[in-house]
Amino acid sequence: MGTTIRQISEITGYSPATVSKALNNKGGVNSGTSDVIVKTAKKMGYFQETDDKIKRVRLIVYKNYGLNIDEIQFFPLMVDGFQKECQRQGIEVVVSYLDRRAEDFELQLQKLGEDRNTPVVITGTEIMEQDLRYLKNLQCPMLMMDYWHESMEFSGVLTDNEDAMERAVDYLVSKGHGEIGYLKGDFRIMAFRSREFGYWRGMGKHNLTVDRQYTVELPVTMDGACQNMKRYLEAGPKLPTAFVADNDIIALGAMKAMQESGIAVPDDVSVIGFDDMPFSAITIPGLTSMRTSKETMGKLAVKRIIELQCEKSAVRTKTLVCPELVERDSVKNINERQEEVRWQI
Amino acid sequence: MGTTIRQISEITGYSPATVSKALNNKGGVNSGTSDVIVKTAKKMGYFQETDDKIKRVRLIVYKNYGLNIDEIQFFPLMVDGFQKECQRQGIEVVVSYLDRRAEDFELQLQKLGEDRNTPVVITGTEIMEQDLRYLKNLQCPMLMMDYWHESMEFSGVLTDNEDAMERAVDYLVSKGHGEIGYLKGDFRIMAFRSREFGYWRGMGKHNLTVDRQYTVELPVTMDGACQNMKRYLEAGPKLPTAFVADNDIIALGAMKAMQESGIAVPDDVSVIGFDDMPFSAITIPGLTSMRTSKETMGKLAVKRIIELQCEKSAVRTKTLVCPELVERDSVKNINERQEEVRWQI
DNA sequence: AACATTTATATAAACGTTTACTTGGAGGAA
DNA sequence: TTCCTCCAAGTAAACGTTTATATAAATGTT
Repeated sequence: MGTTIRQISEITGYSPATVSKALNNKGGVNSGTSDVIVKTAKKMGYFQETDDKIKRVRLIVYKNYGLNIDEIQFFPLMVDGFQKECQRQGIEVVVSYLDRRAEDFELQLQKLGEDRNTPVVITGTEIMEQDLRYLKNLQCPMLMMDYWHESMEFSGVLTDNEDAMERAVDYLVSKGHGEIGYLKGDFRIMAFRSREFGYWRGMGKHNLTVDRQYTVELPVTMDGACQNMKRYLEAGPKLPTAFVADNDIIALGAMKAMQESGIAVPDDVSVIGFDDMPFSAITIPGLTSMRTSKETMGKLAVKRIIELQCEKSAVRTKTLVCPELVERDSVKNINERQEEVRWQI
Repeated sequence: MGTTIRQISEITGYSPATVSKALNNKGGVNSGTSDVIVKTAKKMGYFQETDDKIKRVRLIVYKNYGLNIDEIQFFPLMVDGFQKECQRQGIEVVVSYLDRRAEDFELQLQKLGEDRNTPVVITGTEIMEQDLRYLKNLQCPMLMMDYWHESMEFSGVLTDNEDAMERAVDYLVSKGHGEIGYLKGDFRIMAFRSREFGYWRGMGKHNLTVDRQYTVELPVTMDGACQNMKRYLEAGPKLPTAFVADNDIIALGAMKAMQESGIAVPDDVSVIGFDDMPFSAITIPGLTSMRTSKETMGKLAVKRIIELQCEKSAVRTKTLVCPELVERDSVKNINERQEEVRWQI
């Protein structure tokens, strides 16, 4: 049954050594020769058998602007789910960092995708669109995490940012809010853009206008967001009754700024964050936020990549994990006033 | 030069297959036979050459009580430094989780340490003392991270908890504090114990008494610490002018409790945390804390494990990374009063 | 043009590992 | 005892990979 390198060698007329190198994308083989060998190997069903059982998966952590706090909380939880599922399936996990800023970035990437038998899962939170073309050239099966672009040719597992943000708006509306602002990260990663779409969609659904003066652009660090928000508040602008934010960092930075400027949260302005970072539970007030199960994402990534490898389906799939709202104290129910009035009567 | 399996085979009289299996701890070889083969191989210098160049390192994440917030912030930063250094040296990183609660825990561990040529670095923040004996049996070189016990037979890279805590006390004393309490985690991981020793040492150095009523035992979650601290405060106990805490989580939980109980930080009581978690920068007031460079620890782990492999020294070494104090707003300078008086005159 | 050097390509041979199989002795059952 | 089964121990042979080497073409130098 099992097609061997020697059989391919006999048919193509090249030595086993050459065949081996060709099939594993090692150097020292003419590209024409390599093509012939690979084609023959495919025809003979060499890959079908070896591929069926995955032994290792490579987790590529794509880095661009260095570790940010966002990653810090995303990474270990995701890896946790990822690893657990791999263990269950008897798969070994190899973790590789890939630094966009390295000068041999392209070469590194190519090396990582050399081995046809170890599929690659890449965390793309920080990925740049123009890098997608490099990813295309990888020899191995691929799965993208936490990023999506229509031009991609591979499947992905990601957070349903748009829907979640829409639901955040829904929630605020249900609490009586009509003027809802947007705390917008000044660095537009893909996830933020989706969240913005969700914000728009949510506003549109409830026939609310997206008032541009309620959109505040802030840095994605807590200190930065706090400082910029303070500057913004100094001018004494008209404020909405509530803000949704691109993430918890921005939300908390802004919240601190408001508090220090004498604006009470949630009494004057309500805030909803995104990501449900661990410390959003202990701030004063506790920050209401959207939580995605990172463990689930990691687990799903493994399942999807196995499907991909086994079924060899060319159909792209997008697996969306839906965040859930975590209610805390940073949103005020404006409807309450009416109830209070009733009590007084 | 290079000793080969076949040479060992000829000398021992066993087939190359048997030799291979014996040297890699695979099954199907009599233990007596295995001993002879390994001994001969050692004599012939088989290991010296193959071992010289490490190709992969296994990072074992030892888990016991599941992911806690402590790990969440430790893990990715450490892995970052670890990975970077490995990349620089052309070493591949394989990450394996090891769940203490799994019923085949022992078997799993043994499997991970089977390959003589991939040294193992194990993160031991949560490790249990009785598990050390299993680790002893591993066939490969080993390095322990973030944990130390005198009975261990391998080297380690860890935080200098004791010294750091002593310096925290020094700092408080320099700010005029004489009554210093201790916010003590109710789950005593090794690191906490070291920190406690450091606290004692620091107090002793300055001829201060460790007043037991100033030691408050709190859960290691933020909510838990907050609630217990509140309960403690309800009794209206005598309070010190400052607390050092086992970590930031406990410090922040306690801080929140004090604030909600009408005790101002730092005006009434000062607080120093440990670990410098990212969000300690944005709390009100910002939490003064001890920061260890996790990246450095990861990097050092790689360097040490390479040294270990190459030099084959049997001498244990302990590499301590010294935390530094990050000054924020949670500590009040009591000496200031005198200066103010001077100004008034 | 003549020679030397470098580079790209291919392979023979040797490597360590794995699989399928042989062997011999232990342990029961009749 | 005889027969059968089972299992641990060991190996032959085949596997894919790697290394050192051969060869021819391309390039540089005189």
